Amino acid sequence: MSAGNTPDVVLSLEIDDPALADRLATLLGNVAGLRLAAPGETANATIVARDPRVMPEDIALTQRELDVLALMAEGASNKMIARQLNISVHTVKFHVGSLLDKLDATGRTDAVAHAARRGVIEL
Amino acid sequence: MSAGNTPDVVLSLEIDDPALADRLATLLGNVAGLRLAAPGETANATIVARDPRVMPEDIALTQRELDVLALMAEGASNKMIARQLNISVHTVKFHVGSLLDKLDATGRTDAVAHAARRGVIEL
DNA sequence: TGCGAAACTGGCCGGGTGGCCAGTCCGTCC
DNA sequence: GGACGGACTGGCCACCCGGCCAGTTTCGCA
Repeated sequence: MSAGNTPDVVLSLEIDDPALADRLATLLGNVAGLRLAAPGETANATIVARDPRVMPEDIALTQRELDVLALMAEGASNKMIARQLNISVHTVKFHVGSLLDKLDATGRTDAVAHAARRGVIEL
Repeated sequence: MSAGNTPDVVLSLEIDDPALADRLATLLGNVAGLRLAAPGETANATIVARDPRVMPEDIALTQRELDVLALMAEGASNKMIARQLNISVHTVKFHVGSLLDKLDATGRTDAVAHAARRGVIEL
């Protein structure tokens, strides 16, 4: 480490692509004032790169479906969502059904997880 | 391999702490084969750092609770979790109950969302 | 050796969830 | 005008979920 005052900035790598990860490790290994995290060490920052093949198309959701999805992510039940949006529970179920379909999910929990993964919603 | 070879690795910064962001920008600006992303440019990788003030306390979850939580985040039902872990549905409910309790959630969807927010699990 | 924590299991039950059927409005595009 | 998709609503029903009660074993720690 450097003998001066400020300690090195510690970076960790979370890269899907092995080639890119390798290149970055090599490039960053020679930078003074900067260090890659040792296994188990907590880093100051993390370098991330999601696999581009994972999110080619963004899902086309209607405004209403986005409304329902947002409330689902808050843990709201169909009844609560219905009250919030001033619609019937049946309509909520209808939208939830399309959501499960479009997001290829098996249930509301899976739907929220998928949506968060694809960046459709922020948690 | 120099003139018409591999282009620079493009990095973008998403750092809460201005001081750290500044330091990193300075350090990385002088590295050959590496470049910071221009505004709007798509980067090969992103350097992220969450604000440490955001997550002060980590929740104490048992190993079994983490097992159940991970499968919940995959959208698995209690029955599926039970099969995966070779335990009864009753035991799964038991762990889910503690999870809802510890994560201060109203249901499994809420629990997964809370856990993801607090960094307990990755989606 | 006793005591608590963790993991595990059972029964019971009210309410929630999701899938199926059906239908009505309203706006757009051909 | 006719077709179409989006939003909305209803009934019905099997299944799931979460909360309540109860119990067991196994482990480590005082």
